Amino acid sequence: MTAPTPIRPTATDAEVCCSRLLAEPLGADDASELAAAFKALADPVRLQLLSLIAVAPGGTACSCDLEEPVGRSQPTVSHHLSILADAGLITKEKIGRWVNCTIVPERLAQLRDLLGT
Amino acid sequence: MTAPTPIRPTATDAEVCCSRLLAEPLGADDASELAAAFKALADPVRLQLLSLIAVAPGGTACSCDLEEPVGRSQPTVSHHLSILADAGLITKEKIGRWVNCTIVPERLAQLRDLLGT
DNA sequence: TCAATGTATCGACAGTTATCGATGAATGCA
DNA sequence: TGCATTCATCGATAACTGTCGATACATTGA
Repeated sequence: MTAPTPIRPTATDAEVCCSRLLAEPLGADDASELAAAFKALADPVRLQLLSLIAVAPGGTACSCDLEEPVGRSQPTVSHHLSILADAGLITKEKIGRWVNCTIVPERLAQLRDLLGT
Repeated sequence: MTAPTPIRPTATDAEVCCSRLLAEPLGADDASELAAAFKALADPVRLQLLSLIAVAPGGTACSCDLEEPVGRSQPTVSHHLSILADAGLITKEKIGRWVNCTIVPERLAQLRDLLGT
C-alpha cells in the first residue's frame, strides 16, 4: 500500500480489459498487498462500521456514535477503526475530544477495480 | 451465501447508484455474510491460486499444477482450494484422479459490485 | 489384484485476531 | 484548578487460521 494507484486508469492497453487479479499470475508480494487490503473488509464489525460512516451525513460520523449500533466495547470499536484507517478506507480527524471518521469512497472504488472492470 | 443474487441488477431505483455497502446501514447478518465472502480473498496464497487458475487455458487448472507455483504443500493447497470453492469463486470437478479447478468470474463480479457500481 | 498416483482428511502446532476490562492521555467545561 | 468525557493503549484470553507430516481414500494402469 505504497503508491496510490489511480482510481480508474485509462485503459490504453487492450489487455487491461478485466481484472488485474485475473490478468496475470499474481506475484507473492502483490498477493500479500492485495490480501492485506481485503483483510480490512473481512470482518463483519468493520463492514458495519464502514456502512454506518458511509450513510452518516457527509460520510462522516463520530466514533462515539458507533459503539452502540455495532454492540461492541469502546476499545474494540477503536481497534477496528484504526484498521479501517490503516487500510485507507476511512480517515480519522480529531476535533476536540471527538474523533470524526470519514469514508474514503475512492479507496473502496480502488479495491473494486482490482476485482474487475 | 444462499440466494445467488444477479450479477448486475438493473437499477430501477435511483438510490441504487453506488455501493450496496454504502447505501444503507448494514445489518449484522448481512455483514457476516459479506465478511465471509471477503475472507476468502483475504489470503495471499488464495489470491495467487485464483490468479493462476484464471490465467490458465480455459480458466481451468489442475490442482496438481498449483502446488509448485505457490510453494505450499499439497494439503495446504487443497485446503485453500476448498475455501475458494466454498466461497463460490471456483468450481472443483474431479476427472479421474485429477481435480480441475475453474474460475467463476461471475462470482468475482458479484463481490466487485458489492463495493460499488 | 496390486502398485502407483492425485487428493482429502486428521492431528498438531504456531501465529494471528477479536474481544474486553483497566488504565492513561488529551480535551473542554465549570 | 479540578472534574468529566472521549479516545488510545496495554495486558490477558479465547477463538480462529495457516501450515505441515502422516495417513486414508479413490482411481488408473499393469
